[in-house]
Amino acid sequence: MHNSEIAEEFYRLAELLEIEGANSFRVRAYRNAARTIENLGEDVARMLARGADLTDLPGIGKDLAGKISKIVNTGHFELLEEVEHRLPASLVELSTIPGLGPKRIKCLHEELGINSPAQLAEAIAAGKLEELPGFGGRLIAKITQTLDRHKKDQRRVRLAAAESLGEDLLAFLKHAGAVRQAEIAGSYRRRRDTVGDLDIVVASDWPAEAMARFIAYPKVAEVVAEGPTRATVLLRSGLQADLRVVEPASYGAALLYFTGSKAHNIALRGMAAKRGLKLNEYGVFRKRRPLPGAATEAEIYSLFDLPYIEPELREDRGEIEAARARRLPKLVTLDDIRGDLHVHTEASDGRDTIAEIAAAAKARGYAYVAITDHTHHLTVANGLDPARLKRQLGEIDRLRESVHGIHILKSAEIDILDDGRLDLPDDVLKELDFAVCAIHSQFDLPRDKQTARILRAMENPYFTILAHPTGRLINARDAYDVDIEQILRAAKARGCYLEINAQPERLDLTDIHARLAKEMGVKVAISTDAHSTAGLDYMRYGVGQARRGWIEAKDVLNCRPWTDLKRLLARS
DNA sequence: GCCGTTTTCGGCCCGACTGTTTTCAGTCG
Repeated sequence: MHNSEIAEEFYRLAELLEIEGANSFRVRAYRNAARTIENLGEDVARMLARGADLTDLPGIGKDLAGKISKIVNTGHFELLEEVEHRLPASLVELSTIPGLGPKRIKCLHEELGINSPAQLAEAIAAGKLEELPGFGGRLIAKITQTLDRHKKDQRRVRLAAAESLGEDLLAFLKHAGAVRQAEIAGSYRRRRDTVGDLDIVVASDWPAEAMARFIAYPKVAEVVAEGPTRATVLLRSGLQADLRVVEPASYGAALLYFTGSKAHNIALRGMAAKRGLKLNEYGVFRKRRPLPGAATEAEIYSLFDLPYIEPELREDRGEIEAARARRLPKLVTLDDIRGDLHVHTEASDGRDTIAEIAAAAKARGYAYVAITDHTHHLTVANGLDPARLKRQLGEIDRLRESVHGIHILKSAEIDILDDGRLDLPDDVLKELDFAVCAIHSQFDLPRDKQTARILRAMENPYFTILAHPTGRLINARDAYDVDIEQILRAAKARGCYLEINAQPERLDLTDIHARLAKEMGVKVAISTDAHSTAGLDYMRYGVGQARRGWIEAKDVLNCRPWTDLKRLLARS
C-alpha cells in the first residue's frame, strides 16, 4: 500500500469518527497523521523496511506508528474496519456536500437512515427532511442544488485555468477606487498544481464599496454568501471565489491568513500562543492590543523571529523549522532560467519552425533552446525516423551559422519502447547534444515492470533526461504506477536527470517528488514541452512547481550557462 | 491521539457567515 492510500484511509477514519461524535482532537490527530503521510517523499513501507522510527514524524506517536506498520504489514486497518462495521462507509460522500457537517450527517443517518447522496435526494423528494431539527427550507434548497450539480464536475481546476479567471477578476477589482491593494491568495498564490477556489484579499477603507464591486463582477453566476467584509460567489465557469476585505493596516495579516496553507497557519498560531500572542487575520495581538510593526507578512514573520517564508513553501512541511534554523532554500525564480530543454517544432507535432522557436527563446533572454521533436514510434505525433532527424540536425547546423545570440541544441524526445529500449539507434543518439526520453505507451504496466522499463532505458549511455516522469494529465489521466524513488536513485548513480514538465496539465515531477530529487542530489530540468512559441511561456508553472519542491537555481540544469550545462549533460 | 524551553497532564487556531433560533450551533476556510 502506498502513502496516498494510507493517508486516504486515515482521512476516511477521521471523517467517520467525527460523525460518530468522537473527541475532536482525536479526529484532528488522524487528519494530521494523514497529511504527514501524504507529504512524505519516501514510501512509508520502505521507511519501515529500513527500520525507520515513524514516531520521529510530526503528528505520529506510538499508537499511530503501530497502526501504520500494521496496515503496511497486513493490508488491513482494523480500527477503520471496525468503524465501518458500525457506520456505512458511504457517509463520507455526504460530507462533501456544503452545509452538511458531521452533526447533520449523524442526524440524517440516525433519524432517516440516509447513508448516501442518492438516498438523501430521495428523502428530500419525499419531503422527509423538513421534519428534522436544524434542516430549514433554505438549507434543504441549497443541498438540493448541490445534489443536482454534483453530477457535474466540481473538481479543483488546473492552476492555469484559475490564473486566467482569477487575474481577470483581480484586474476588475483593482479598477475600483475603494480597492487599495488586492491579491489572489490561497493555493493559487502557493502555486499548487490545482486550485479549489480563488481566495481574494482586498485592503480598503470603504469595505462596502469593495464588496459591491466584487458582487457586480459580470462573470458572477450566483452570490453564495454575503456579509459586510466577506463574500462568496460562484463564477459562471463553476469556480468559486471568496473575497475578504480588511483595513489597510491588516492587509499583511489577512494575506498571510488567506494564503495558508491551513496547516502552516495553525503552526504559526501555535508559535504565537507560546509567546502569549494571538495571530489572526487582523494582525498580531498581545491580550487585545495589536502589536505595531505587523503590517506586512515579512514583519509578522519577523515578530516570531523568522525570515520571510515564500508562499510556495507554506505547507507545514518543515519550512517553519528551516526558517528558524535560517536554512530556508533560496528558491529558483523565472529570472534564473537560462534556456528551455524540451521544445517541439512543426517537424513532429509542434506548430512553429526551428528558426521561430530560436527567435522566441532569444526574445525571452535565453542562452539556449533544445529542439526535441518526437521519434518515429510515436506515429500519432508524426515522430521523426532516423533519416528525418538527421535532416533536422543538418538544418540546425545551418541555422547555427545564421542565428546568433542563442545556442540551438540538438535533441529529441525519444520514446522509451515497451521493453525499455530507446526509439533511436546509438549511432543516431550520439549525434545529439543530449537525449530527452519519455514514455508514451503501455501506461498500465504494473509498478515493478514500469519501473524496470525506465531503469533499463537509463542504462543506455545516451539517456540524459527523463521527461514527464509519471505521465499524469491532471484531471484527465492518472500517473502511471512507477517507483520514482528507485528511478531517482538510478538517475543519481548513472548521471541522469529528471524533468519538471511545465505544461499546466502535467507538472510532473510533482512538488513532493521534486523535493525528493533535491534531497537525493538529482538535478532537474524545468522544461515547457512547448508545441509553439507561445508555449514557452508555460515556464512559470514549472518554476512554481519546482519552488514548491524547495528547488534552488543550483539544482536546475537549465539555470546553468551553456558551458556548465554541456559538462553536466555529458555522460561518461 | 499528539505533544512538551509553561513537559507526563491539559492543552490542542480562530473568526465570519448562515440559518434557524430567539441567543447560538453548525459549518467553513
